[in-house]
Amino acid sequence: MLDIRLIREKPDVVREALARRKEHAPLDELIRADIRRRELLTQTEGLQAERKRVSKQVPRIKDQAERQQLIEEMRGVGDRIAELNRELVEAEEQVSRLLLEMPNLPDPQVPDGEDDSDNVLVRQSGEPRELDFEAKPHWELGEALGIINFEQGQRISGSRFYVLHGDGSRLQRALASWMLDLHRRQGYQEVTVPYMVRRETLRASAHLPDFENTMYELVGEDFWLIPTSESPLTSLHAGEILSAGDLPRQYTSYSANFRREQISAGRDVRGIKRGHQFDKVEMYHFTLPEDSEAALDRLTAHAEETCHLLGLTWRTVERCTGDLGFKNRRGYDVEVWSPGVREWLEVSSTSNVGDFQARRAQVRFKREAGARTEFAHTLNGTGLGMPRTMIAVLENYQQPDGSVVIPEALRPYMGGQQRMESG
RNA sequence: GGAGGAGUCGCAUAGUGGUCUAGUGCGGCCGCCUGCUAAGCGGUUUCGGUGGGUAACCGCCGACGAGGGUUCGAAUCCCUCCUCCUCCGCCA
Repeated sequence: MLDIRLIREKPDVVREALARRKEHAPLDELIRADIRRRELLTQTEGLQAERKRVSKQVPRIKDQAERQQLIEEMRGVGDRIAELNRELVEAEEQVSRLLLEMPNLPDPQVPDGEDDSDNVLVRQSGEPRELDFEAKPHWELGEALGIINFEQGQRISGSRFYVLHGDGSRLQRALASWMLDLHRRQGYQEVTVPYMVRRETLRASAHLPDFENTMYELVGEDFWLIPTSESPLTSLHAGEILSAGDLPRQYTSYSANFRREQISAGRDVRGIKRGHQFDKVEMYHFTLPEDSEAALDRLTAHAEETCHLLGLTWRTVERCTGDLGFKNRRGYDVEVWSPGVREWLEVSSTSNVGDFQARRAQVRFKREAGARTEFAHTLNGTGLGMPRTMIAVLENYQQPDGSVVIPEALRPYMGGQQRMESG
């Protein structure tokens, strides 16, 4: 959420920043609604002050007629207040609705662009690796090894579901455990969060109202399945006023995630790249406002390190204004090369959200006792999504005989096992 | 799912229609006193909105779990919801 005062006082600055995005932003409508709201507020408060003052005198007045007279008058004032208040509530609802629809302002350093083809390469760890035999895609490897069963997934839940068996299931568990331990060493606190959250939690993380049709809502109750643990992590400190010493806070969380992915029918249909349910390790930071820029670099480095330690070829692109995303100020995508599908797979997306989510979730802090409250900054980054990391591991570590060597980092998490073989 | 109880300032509590401008204790902060510490003394202490001011700050309005209602006037009365506690039922 943007600061309404900034919009009120510097509308042109806001307008210019928003123009760099492709997002719809009801700026003028919001400014008009804000003016109307404040006019109604001034009138209402004036009458409330009068009623308060007079009502306090009522019990002191002994003359019955005079007392009755005042009560009558205040009844009229009360009616008028109620009337104005109805209009005021309406205006307030309009302001907050429009405010929730306003996307975040991009950081001035973010490159301009239309879509992901305009993203800017900032780092790369080597060239895409070619195998000296014909690389198989992961769906062939997975089926031959008996570790990914697509037919069973479809039987149980329909298209875009699969079942992991044996070493496949263990590999995913090893990846998650290894990543969580790595992030713990990088200063994160591990948390396990609810997968079902209330509407308010999704509003706080800015997944609502704009991404409503990409999420699953449970019938008859105010529960939604999380599209990412970023949402519950945002609300970990919702409504709290922290002290400056509490920041920064770094959390990491392993969770399942649920997405409708309805737009992408026909795209990425083969394999496990894009499903309605997938696991992922998430990293999340709460920082002081002046520290969030450096935290984004650190967070991105943590994602890169994860790829690096798995022995994968990776690169990092900075997202342009057109690919930045509704709630973000600035962000990067970390991608790994996978020779079977022959593409760069986005395994992590890191973002500095600034105070955008903190305003919605009311995550505040004080620099010292008695100081003003300020909004914290939040950042989020994928500590790598499981399916895409699995794809990259299977396809990069495959052998001519169809077996897959287990990356060294993961072996301690698989009982020392070095290789996955069929049978 | 059913029955009962609770929710007031950071914590603990007082407050059952106007004297609440929400009191008191603890804690925190500032100062005084004091070999040091502790104790003692004095002061201070929430959040939001809005208007004024360069600012420090000041005025007004709102907030006693949330939202409605009754009333000239609500922490206090009524309704709905949320959370927690106790018990019963059901359940992995």
